[in-house]
This record gives sequence, C-alpha cells and structure tokens, in this order.
Amino acid sequence: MKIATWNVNSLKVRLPHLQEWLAAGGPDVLCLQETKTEDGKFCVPEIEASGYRCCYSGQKTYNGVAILSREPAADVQIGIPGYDDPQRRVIAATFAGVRVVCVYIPNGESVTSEKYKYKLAWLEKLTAWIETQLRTYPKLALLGDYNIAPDDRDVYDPKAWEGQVLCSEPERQAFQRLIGLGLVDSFRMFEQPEKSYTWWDYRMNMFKRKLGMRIDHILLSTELAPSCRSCVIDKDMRAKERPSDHAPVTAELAL
DNA sequence: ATGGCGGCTCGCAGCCGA
Repeated sequence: MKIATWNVNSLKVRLPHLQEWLAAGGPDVLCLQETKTEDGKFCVPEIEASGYRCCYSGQKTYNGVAILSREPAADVQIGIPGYDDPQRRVIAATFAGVRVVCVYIPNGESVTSEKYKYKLAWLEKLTAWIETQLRTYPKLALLGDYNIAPDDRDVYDPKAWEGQVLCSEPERQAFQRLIGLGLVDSFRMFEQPEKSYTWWDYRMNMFKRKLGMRIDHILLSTELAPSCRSCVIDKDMRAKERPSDHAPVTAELAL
C-alpha cells in the first residue's frame, strides 16, 4: 500500500496535475492539503473518474484537506475532536486497518506573530489527540504539511533560518513531542540524497537554485514503521508547468 | 534591502502562504 501527502495549493488549479498522477498509477491513499475548496464545490466526479473515492473538509480561499483512496474510507473524522477550530486542517480515516491522519499544520507567519502562538497551541491539541488515536489505532500514519523543518539538514540555509518560523526551537520541540508519542519520520528511515526538500518558494527561482525546505512529512507509528519499504519525494511534480510550491511525498508499506 | 510568485476574492489591490 502506497500512502502519500501533497499540498496542492488550490485543488482547482492543480486538478490536471492530480489527474495525470492518478492515471499514471498514483498512491492507494493520498492526503491533500490547501485544497482551498468548499465542500459543495469539491471535484468528486473528476476524482471518481480517476478511480478514486474521496472524503474532504474544506473552506473557501484558505486551508482545506482531503483524503483520496482506491478503497472506501472507514471511520472518517473531520477536525480534532473537542477543538472548535474554524480552519479546516484535519481529516482522518481508516484503510485496511491503518489509521491515516491528514494534517495541514498552521504556517505561523513569523515567531513574533499571533499566528505563531496559534500554531504552537494547535500543535499541542494535535499531539494530545494523536496520543489517544495511537491507543485506538496502533497502526497509524500522520501525513501532511507540517510547516516544520525538523532538522538543519532539512533547510537550504540553516544559518539564515536559525530561530525563524518553520525552524524555531519550539516548533522543532513540538515535532519531537510527536515523535516521542511513538512515531518515526519515515523519510529518515532510509538513506536519502543531500538537499532533499518538499517545498521551494515560488520567488527568486528557488526551485531551479535547489533552495528549499523539507516541511511535508509522513510519520509512522512504531507498529507500522517496520512495514515501510521506501519514502520518496516526487520532485518532478514541482518541475511541471504551473506547479504547486510543494512536492508530494510517498511511503510504500508492505501490507 | 521584508521585495520576489502565485493563489484567492462581493477582484482591478490587498491578503496570505512559507
């Protein structure tokens, strides 16, 4: 079973890219972020024509998450239970006994911003919920746009970014608290190329200059991690015409 | 040097992302 995550930065604009990927043998389960699409306008016919089902939680203009899958989803959960967040950032469902949690973690804007406080508070809510989810679902995958570069090697210029949003210690500690629940960064289970990133700023030719950050992740529970055979970033998607600024990440599970 | 690109909207300028 292949599971993947991709921040599409508008599903409407990226639908052709998505359809091409799915037609060429896409993952079995695909978590999407920043769909920027209201539920009533979700492109269900196009997804189904590609041979996938979907569940989604979206809103106009901002945020929005979805899970596409070849098999039907079970036990779909929208949002973090007990957390009344108007921003559509979480959807979870179960596939073949694997709990798949799709997250779009807040960006935070800058470490002095109110949005940064929201990001850290949001991460605490997520962590508490994932802790309980792991008890219910020992086989769990937490996929999405984390907006956190967990390590200096995940940043093109760690000196310049030191202490900045995406790289600050509180954010990295929050990431490590998730790891501490019993999760593994699947990407780092394997030898990877130097300068592996998942996001490159549209500006300043950052992609061509190979200057990016690794902020999209697939974390696997300790029970699920041993079945992981690979984890790769699909950089080609970022090289296409009119790309998302994020590339997809795919993990292959021997299930 | 806080820009830059690209997406969005009760659009034609301003917000937001990261």
